[in-house]
Amino acid sequence: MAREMLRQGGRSARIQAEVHRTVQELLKSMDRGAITVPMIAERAGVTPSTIYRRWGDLSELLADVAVARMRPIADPDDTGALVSDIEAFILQYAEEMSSRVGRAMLVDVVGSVEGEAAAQCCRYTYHHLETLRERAVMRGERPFDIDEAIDRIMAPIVYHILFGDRELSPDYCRSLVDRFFGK
Amino acid sequence: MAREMLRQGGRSARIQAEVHRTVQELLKSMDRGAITVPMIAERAGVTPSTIYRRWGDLSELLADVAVARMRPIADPDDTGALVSDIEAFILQYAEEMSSRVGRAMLVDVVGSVEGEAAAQCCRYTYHHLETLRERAVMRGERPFDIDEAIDRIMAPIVYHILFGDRELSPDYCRSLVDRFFGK
DNA sequence: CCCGCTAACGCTAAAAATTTGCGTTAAGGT
DNA sequence: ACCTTAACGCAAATTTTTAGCGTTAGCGGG
Repeated sequence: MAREMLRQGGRSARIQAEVHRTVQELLKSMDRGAITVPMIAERAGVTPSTIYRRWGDLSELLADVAVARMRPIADPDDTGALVSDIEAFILQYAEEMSSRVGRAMLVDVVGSVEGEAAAQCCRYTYHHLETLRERAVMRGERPFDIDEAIDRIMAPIVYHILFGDRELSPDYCRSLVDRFFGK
Repeated sequence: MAREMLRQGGRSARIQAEVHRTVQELLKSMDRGAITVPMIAERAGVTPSTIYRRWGDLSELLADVAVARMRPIADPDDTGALVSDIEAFILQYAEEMSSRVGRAMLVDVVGSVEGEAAAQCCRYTYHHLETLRERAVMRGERPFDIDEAIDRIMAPIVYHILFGDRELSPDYCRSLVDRFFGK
């Protein structure tokens, strides 16, 4: 994760945006391991030294981009009930993160030094679940424990994505949600 | 993970051993991010190109070393009962992997391309739990589902180590085990 | 609105890491 | 003992990363 900038607007912001855009572009067209800093710099129209100075190295940049991509742009869809809300969230998360680039993003995030990107990524998930819980309370549904949900639903999914030991089917994801809510 | 060698003995094996030893040595004395291939090569008494040709790059080498370090040297201690067996295993795992180098090892393992190191690491865990289950059956205890144990005990621990969002106390680890066995 | 301060950038040269070609050594089989 | 060739060492070429220095432009204060 890039450290907080003292200059937040203008050129600095434009460069950050352009570099991020370029990285995402490259991520779609080629393997993560084939991407290099000079390559990004050229396509983004900046000098490599700018990237090195700002992000430190390639993995930090990729982690930064990954976190930015994971940031929820809007509140999760309201499906009308807590269980289906969580199910929808989980299915989308699993779908997105089990892909080739999704897994690479997770790896980059947990690989960030100081774990700043990892912590941020984690907060997004936590906040998302918080929103769903608040919504449930509004509806008069019984609330749930977020830490518990992370342990029993998110953690297994992330584990199997990262270690690639099991197929991550929608049915499996649903079963995690169902069992969490006591069948 | 290094591909299986066609030459398994002699010089080739000596070099692998020496490089592994050197990496572990360095891992103890300095930060993971400060280690470089030329640095390892010099201390191990080999040329950098040997390492590049054999392991591809630094992260693959580190993943290979990490997996080798995770390989169980002996069967787990027999504490006399299934629950305490698993508890002992989990506590040791959490203790070892939540350390600075332990976390770095996990990151390297999941970061290995093709996920070969990750899969191997996973198999070690699975096999370990299998051993504990067989032992439980011998004793006449009720067996447990290994996949279930991974989802409900291992996964949360790995999640919190990698994302660094929560303190991984022995009490917390024990609570995971206890809840898995229905309190 | 203009000015001063300095964060952030571009450029370039130097340093370090990685790749590659080629000759040599030694495993493992015959 | 001999042959084949995987794996290594060495060194040159290439690429990536770092570092110095002058310039540009964001932002706050007058």
